[in-house]
Amino acid sequence: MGTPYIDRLRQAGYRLTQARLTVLRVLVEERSHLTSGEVLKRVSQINPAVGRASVFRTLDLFTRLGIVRPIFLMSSLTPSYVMLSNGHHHHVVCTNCNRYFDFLDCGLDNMTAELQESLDFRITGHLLEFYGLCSACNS
Amino acid sequence: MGTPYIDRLRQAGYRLTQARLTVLRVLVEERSHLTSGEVLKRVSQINPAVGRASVFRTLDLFTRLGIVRPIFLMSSLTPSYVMLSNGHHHHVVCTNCNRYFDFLDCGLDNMTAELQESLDFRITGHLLEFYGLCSACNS
DNA sequence: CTGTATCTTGATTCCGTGTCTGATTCACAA
DNA sequence: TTGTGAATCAGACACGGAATCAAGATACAG
Repeated sequence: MGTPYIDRLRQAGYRLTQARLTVLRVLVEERSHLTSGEVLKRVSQINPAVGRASVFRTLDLFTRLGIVRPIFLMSSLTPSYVMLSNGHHHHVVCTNCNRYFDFLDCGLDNMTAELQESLDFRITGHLLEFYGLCSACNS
Repeated sequence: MGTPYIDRLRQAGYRLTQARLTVLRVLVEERSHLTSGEVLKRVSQINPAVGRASVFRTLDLFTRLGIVRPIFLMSSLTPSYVMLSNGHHHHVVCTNCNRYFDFLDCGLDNMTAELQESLDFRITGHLLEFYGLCSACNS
């Protein structure tokens, strides 16, 4: 199930606490985009002993470890989180109805390599969002 | 100066109010990434009569019109805003020291066309952020 | 230039997200 | 099993941003 992520945590020297395991379980079970509020709600349904602060800390930790990524859906509101199942996640967002459509292939490997070279960066990830009007809103 | 944007506003049927013109002036004058707080401060220096709420409303409006875009610099904190001077703006962010480096060429035109086709979207823009460690933080 | 309809504003209040504190508990190594 | 530092919980707080609504500014016809 979430085993590879558990290994990932352990390997990085982090303890396997109830809070972390519960957050991980929620993220794995719900496949879609989850706001921090939704994660919070699900976690405290499953395990009410887990505190608010721990959920935020855990989401930050997972972000640093590259397990999830915050995404923004063109709004200034709270971010959502998605699992990085295969290292990539991108989407197209309708700026009118806020529906979104995911896609996987982004073809940015070349650009990643170029940037690493030219800027002397060690690039660990990226976020790609397209904005526009979906077919329903474009009539 | 900001004339094309002013035309843009008028064309979309919005009135040219002090609040909007002041926010626009701030965004045009300061070229860098501005948080909403920084915009707020500059605006009230220039024109103290402009209220908080109007600045937020105006930033939202400009976002909808594609004049600015909110960016996130990999943090769950408040977004920054950048002008879309030529329709593109991308950057590489260091996840350790939070410094960023802009670049313009993103080579996403092909992908934009493909997505418009396959999803029947009218795509108006995109956001591309790379995350990693800069040379100073990677030692 | 002036009047009028209405869009937009500013002030205030309110809400939700995320942070901080310090005492306590827990995971894991030995 | 036990010691110990990492991680936690609870709860109050800080702050960004949204909602409300009367008052004011703007565009435009006449």
